[in-house]
Amino acid sequence: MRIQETRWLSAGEQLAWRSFLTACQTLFGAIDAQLLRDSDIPHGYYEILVRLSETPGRALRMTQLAEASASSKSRLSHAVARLEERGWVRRTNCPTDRRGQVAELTDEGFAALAAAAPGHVAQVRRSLIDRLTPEQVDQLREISAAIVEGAEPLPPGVEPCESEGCAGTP
Amino acid sequence: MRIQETRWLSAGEQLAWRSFLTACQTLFGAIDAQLLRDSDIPHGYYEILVRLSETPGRALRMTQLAEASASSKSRLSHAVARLEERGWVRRTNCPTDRRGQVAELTDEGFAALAAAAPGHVAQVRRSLIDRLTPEQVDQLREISAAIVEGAEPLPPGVEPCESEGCAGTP
DNA sequence: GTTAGTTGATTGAGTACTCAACCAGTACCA
DNA sequence: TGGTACTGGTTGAGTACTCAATCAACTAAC
Repeated sequence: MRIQETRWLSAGEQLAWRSFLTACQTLFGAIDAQLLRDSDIPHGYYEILVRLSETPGRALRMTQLAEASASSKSRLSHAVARLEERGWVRRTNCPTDRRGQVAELTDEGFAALAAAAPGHVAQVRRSLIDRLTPEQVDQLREISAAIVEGAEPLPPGVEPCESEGCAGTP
Repeated sequence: MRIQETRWLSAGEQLAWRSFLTACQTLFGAIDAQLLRDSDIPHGYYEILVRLSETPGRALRMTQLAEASASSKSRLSHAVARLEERGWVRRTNCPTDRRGQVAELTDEGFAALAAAAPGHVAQVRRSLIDRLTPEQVDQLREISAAIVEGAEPLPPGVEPCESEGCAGTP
């Protein structure tokens, strides 16, 4: 892997990469800060709550939840423990597999999510969506899809990332 | 700020936002993992080393370094302390301002950076650049610039983010 | 020159994440 | 039936980050 010569980045590529890096730091810094300041929810936790809220029954097996929220098992386990302390999630034994655990969003958790959502969405608009043209939003979606799955050109009928669902809209 | 109705994201906007989120997690996860696995350097530390390596004299005041690497003062202070333990950075008193500290990249630090750079660049290609068309790389640069500075359409002669410089190429 | 305010940087406590090690239960197969 | 391997999930140690508090030194005003 180190045998061949390194293909360094061109000036343009490097500029793109660095700008992207800075943009992500700026963006996620702002997103995280808003959620933490206004709702005392780290962004990672918010993601977990959203995934649960979108599931029929508002409950998911730990492993599925980990996948859905792009999280390691370990991380999810820690996170759900914290969310349980807050009373936002409840863990119960899985009826079909005695190893399994089911994480379920409580009413308090749903309420917390519903309360946090407007501010969060506003921040996503401020920091990202409203700064881009509609064309750029499309471009960003395609670029993201390419990054995630290795260059799929986004065929019309296939969802590239995940389901839709209205992110905690009450 | 909560007076007006929430402008929820449209389906397309939401898809873009979520895909972007997933893409960033995937991307930075891979970048970080490679650097840590092959060179035992967290990406944040790598950034610091790169900034220093690009500065004439390979030294910067702490505050400037914090700005350049998009880091808080506190974070930088902790990070430089760790880097100093590894012998990669040296802290000296600033001659003109006795409050100040100057962080200087040591030869060992430069060597570590030079050793890590090829693998890192290869990973950036694998995970990002080579998955995009040249047009998409340009689009990504413009989108990033818009995120960072509120919608600058990137006039030809102006660098939107930072200097060029060849990221630790020996 | 002494006070007030600001800036440069560090420190410590608290939180979230990672990795590796670890059980407990399930599945496969002899 | 009794291994062996795998899966689901948790735990604990270690690391990196955040925030708030702190200290030291510079600047400006009177």
